[in-house]
Amino acid sequence: MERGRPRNFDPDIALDRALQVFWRDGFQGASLSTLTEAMGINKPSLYATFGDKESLYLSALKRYRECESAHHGQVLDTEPDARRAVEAFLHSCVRSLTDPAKPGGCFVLNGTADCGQVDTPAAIQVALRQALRVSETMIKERLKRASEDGQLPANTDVSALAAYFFTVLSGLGVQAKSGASRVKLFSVVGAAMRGWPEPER
Amino acid sequence: MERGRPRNFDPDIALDRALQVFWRDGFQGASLSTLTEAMGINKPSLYATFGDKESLYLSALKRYRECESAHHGQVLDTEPDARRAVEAFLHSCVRSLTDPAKPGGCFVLNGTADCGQVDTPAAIQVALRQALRVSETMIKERLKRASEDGQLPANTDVSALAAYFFTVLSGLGVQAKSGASRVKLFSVVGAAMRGWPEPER
DNA sequence: GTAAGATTATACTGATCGGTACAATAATAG
DNA sequence: CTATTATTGTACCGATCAGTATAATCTTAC
Repeated sequence: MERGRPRNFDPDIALDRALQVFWRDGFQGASLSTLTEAMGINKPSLYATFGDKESLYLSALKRYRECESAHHGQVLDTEPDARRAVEAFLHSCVRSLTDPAKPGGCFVLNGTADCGQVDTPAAIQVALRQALRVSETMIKERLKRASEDGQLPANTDVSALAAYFFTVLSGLGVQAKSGASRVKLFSVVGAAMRGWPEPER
Repeated sequence: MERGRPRNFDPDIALDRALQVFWRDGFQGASLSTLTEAMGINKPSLYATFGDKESLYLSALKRYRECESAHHGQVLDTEPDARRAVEAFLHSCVRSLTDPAKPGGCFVLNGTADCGQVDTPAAIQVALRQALRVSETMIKERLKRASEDGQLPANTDVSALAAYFFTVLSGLGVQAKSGASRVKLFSVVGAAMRGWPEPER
């Protein structure tokens, strides 16, 4: 066992609680008192374990990407048929976006809208944009693979197509945040999939 | 002329300045000192003319809808061909969303993402949701007209189609806020229009 | 046992928040 | 001119913000 008084909380659980708060309230909107209450710890414990508010947010973002984003990415990569993969990916995202057990919407997208705000630290803005870029790239890589597999017309612009699906995904996040139902968003995914390039006819 | 000392600022201009600040910083992120500095007035003048921060925000939202939203709506309603109308509408929105002279993104969408935050007054959340709903309804009404004009396949679900285009629009707003270029968003609009229902073939 | 090390809880810091009291100022009304 | 009315600038209010100093507490090392 370690020297000194042992901490009487689990840092992983505390970080998950902090993630929930940031997800719901944003960086600016989440106050230290709200955070410490949700995490069940005091401010000195928070600062000793996670650093300041900015680095706690960055840790929460990392956790979000490892848990939420990674799961959807797996769906995207596993399904062999690219069209079905993208559709399943969007469905997976919609399920998460509208999960009543979660704060609503997407942590990264919610944060991005918050981002222009005066006092948001530059490191957070950079991390959020990078997270968006990574997600879009994930879709693009999947489409590129589909193109190499002959699952897309030869002249398909995979970057543009990825940008399209990622924009739809962003819109789904906003709609979810504003209270749209899961059924409605599923229907939107169905409409969006009609943007999938048809073979020459 | 009126009794008493005349005010030495134009309320309309001051409101426009406040709109810019709220658009950029959100309700929570816009501080009274930032607002008064941008508006060129003092706090007592602000409170005497516009009421408190909440009612100032609601006035700014109203102004936004009258200026920005109304313009795009006109584009949507004017063009007789429904498909071209929707495309022109989205292009008009993209031009606004990526206008370097504007704060970036959409006032309403930026605000919506901010909205779950703890201290956002209920009246603001209601007004933002209503603004979203009105925009979606605007699209739906246009599609309904198109359906009655025989410009859409008979079995088209105009509500679902409107939800789709509105979701795309929401996504465009997020992408613009995160710095996507106008060219890229135009390309996304092109891809999104492929979701327009084709006649039976 | 006692000393050392790490975490705890509490109380505090200076700054900023939204909002307001108050007195000086600038106009009209008589 | 004086009185009235409304806006102005300044200084202030209590509350809350992010972050920290301090001391009590709990553990291991010896």
